[in-house]
Amino acid sequence: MSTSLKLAADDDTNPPGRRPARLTRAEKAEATRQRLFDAAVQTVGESGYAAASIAAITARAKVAQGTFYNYFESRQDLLDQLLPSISRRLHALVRQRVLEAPDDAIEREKARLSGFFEFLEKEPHLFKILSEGTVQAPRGFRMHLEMQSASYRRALEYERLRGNLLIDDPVEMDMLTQMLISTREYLSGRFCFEDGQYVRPSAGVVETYVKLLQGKIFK
Amino acid sequence: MSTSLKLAADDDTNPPGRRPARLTRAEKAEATRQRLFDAAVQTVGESGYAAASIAAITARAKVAQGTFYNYFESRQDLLDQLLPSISRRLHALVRQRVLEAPDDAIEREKARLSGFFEFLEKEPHLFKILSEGTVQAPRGFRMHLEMQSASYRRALEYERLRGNLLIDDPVEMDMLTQMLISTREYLSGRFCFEDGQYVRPSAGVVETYVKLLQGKIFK
Amino acid sequence: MSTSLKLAADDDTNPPGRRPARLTRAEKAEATRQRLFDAAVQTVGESGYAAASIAAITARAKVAQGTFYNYFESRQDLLDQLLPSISRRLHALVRQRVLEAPDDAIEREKARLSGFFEFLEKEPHLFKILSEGTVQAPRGFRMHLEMQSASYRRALEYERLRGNLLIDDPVEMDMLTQMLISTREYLSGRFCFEDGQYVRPSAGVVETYVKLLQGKIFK
Amino acid sequence: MSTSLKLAADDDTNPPGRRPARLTRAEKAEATRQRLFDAAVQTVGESGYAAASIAAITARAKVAQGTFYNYFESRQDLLDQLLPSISRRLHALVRQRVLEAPDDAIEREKARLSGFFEFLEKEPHLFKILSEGTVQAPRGFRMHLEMQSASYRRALEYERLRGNLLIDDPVEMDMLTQMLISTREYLSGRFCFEDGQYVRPSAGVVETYVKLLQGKIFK
DNA sequence: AATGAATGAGAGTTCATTCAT
DNA sequence: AATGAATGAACTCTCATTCAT
Repeated sequence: MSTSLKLAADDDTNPPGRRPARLTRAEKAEATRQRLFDAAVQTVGESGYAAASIAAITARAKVAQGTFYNYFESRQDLLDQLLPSISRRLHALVRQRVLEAPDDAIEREKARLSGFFEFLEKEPHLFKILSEGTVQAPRGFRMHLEMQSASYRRALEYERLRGNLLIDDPVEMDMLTQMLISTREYLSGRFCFEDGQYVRPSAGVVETYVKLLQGKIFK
Repeated sequence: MSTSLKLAADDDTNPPGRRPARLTRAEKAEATRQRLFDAAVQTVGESGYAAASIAAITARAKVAQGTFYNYFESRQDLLDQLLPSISRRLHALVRQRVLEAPDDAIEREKARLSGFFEFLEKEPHLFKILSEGTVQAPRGFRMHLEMQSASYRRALEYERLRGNLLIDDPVEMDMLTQMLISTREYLSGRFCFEDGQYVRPSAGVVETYVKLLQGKIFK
Repeated sequence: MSTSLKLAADDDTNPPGRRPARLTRAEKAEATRQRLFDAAVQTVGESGYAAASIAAITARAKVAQGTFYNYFESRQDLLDQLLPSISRRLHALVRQRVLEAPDDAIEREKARLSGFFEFLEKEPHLFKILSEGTVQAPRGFRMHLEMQSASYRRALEYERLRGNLLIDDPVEMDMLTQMLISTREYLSGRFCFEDGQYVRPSAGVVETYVKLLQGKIFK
Repeated sequence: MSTSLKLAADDDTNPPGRRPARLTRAEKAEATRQRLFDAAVQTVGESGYAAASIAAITARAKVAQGTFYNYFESRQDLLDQLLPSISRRLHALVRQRVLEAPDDAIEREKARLSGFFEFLEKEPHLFKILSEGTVQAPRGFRMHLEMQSASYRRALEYERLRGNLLIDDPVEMDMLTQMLISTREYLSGRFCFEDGQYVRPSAGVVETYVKLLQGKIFK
């Protein structure tokens, strides 16, 4: 009986000193859950939500169809957990890259964009899961959006407090957040994929992005 | 029968002086086609592509299920016609607003964004049809993207030739096009809808958009 | 209003001295009927009965679907006319070849088999129309069988009266008729077609057939 | 799930000493599969392939329509299994009758024909399943043909090796095989059924068949 | 005589979910 | 906890036939 939309644990930190051969009942259960989860990620990432039928997921996870419902309330329940789970990993990576960046607002913004690209390279599933998510996993998509917005908004707030922005109004801050997020996503869709295969975008993409931010476009 | 992806005629201009009660066979057929098309627009707009089953569409259009296939090759054929049809109307409106705008690059860009908002007010269906389109009507979505990109790109080219842009490189022009389109779309998703209902966005949205373009945000 | 199973006229003898440009109403009608009939023969012969939908037939005949029902009571009505029509042409050819054969029972029997093969070469449609006919056009198939049996039976009767057969009993005559017809048909299916294409069977086929008839097989 | 064209098990041998009321899951499944298979045989045998819709079959087997697809890949998959399954039972019976026959080539050939008639009496479905099979279950029909031809051919080879045939050439052997099979089938169609009901053919049929084989017909 | 739009029943198939084992 | 057979509603699509024009 999983609570709906409880996020799948994606840290695999194991208590040390455990005998690897013997799994407790709870551990075995968790492993099964994770297999189902991963099977869903793979399937959606490769072939889209429509292909992620219970039959396909359970076959991939090598469990019976009925087993699925020991771990997820419904197909939708699982699908809606996909994005939030990925979202957190994405957030962690971008945060890392921002911390490593030179102490400069523009550099940090560049890190946010290229961090996103980097994540996409490691997990190209994200894009498909994301792009169909609006429709196929609306709850999960909304959660992802909220997490991402909150996180990006916090980042911009940080810049504002340090005097790196020319705007001040909360509504304007909101808008800027949306703009940057949307731009980042569209840029990735446009420049990171060719025929469904990930390709590393040219450095020029990030540079032009910066130009836009710096007002070096419209006179 | 129907050529795939042939766009539905959306002009209803009637030859004047005709008795409205008597319709020729061709006119009746066209009316039926239009009823099916409109039923699909309504249904997708209100409840998404998934809800737009043949049964739902034909019931709404008050024709038998089989009739559908006198006008469209398949369900997908119709769904893929939705976006291009709307796209053309959107383009026409925005073009009109741009022509009416004061002769100034920024004013024209403002007209493009607010024209988009205005269209959304009249046809709030667009947003849902658009946002699910990537997945549910890929051919139509691609056509829409191409039409929209070409049109926006032409507009920016116009500005460039008149010396209103600071960039020159074709690739940068392409990127700018994508950025503005994507931003416009995401902004509308964020500021034009609340609980699925259209709400007129505050004037501040357009103003902040302009600020972003003018580089009045990042120091 | 065609009477069911009325055979399509397949003689095209035209009264001489007719102005070719002006067709009487009846002639035009007959031409339309023939176009429909031919379209059906072609379609069934090429792609089987299942492919011979009213839509396919009328499209091929270049008339509207509704027109079909001015000439045939139903789809089945037409399909059931196909075999008898072909059957008569087949009978005419075989009869001709038998008349031309040397005056000898075995020679005439050889003529019946090779005449069948010859017809198949000119109208390979026959085989498909025939082989599916049992199921798809049972009435027409039965008529064809009866015509063919009667005709073959008459031929054998002719041989019997001239003292060329060793049997006498009517039931045995019936059985012999069935055996020869069935053998002829199976032989054609086995030796006249390869991958759906007609191939002229080797002379050995007819020779072995004769051997069988002459009791040169079982000791 | 089900491998295509896997033959349905038609032995019902049960491990003895099992309580009949308690069926294991696997046994229940096999029973369901058999019910579906039998329902198809009945339906096709009585009313032809066209009548054997999924709805009809599942209704007769008293299972839900979806259950069908737990056991067969498609409707066609099942239909193509019908003939091979029957074919094997037919082959077994004929083989038995041939073994019981007096040691004489003609007697064995008589056993082949009358064994066929006997089978038809027990399973009159065969004829309809067979006669429509060419069109409606081509794969199954081909398999049946191959099994039957191989078996008959082997029987004739046996006779040839024992010096009971006057022919020697492999091609002639092939032709003879085809002729005997086809004759047997057509004879059964002509003499075993009246108005769709099985009737035992008179002994004269077999006798005349023998006469034909012995060349006691054409002078 | 010809048209072709409309009909609607019925086809095969998929699939999330349930539940007895 | 795991199984997997059973369910049945819902889906898209086809097609012979009708009938107003």
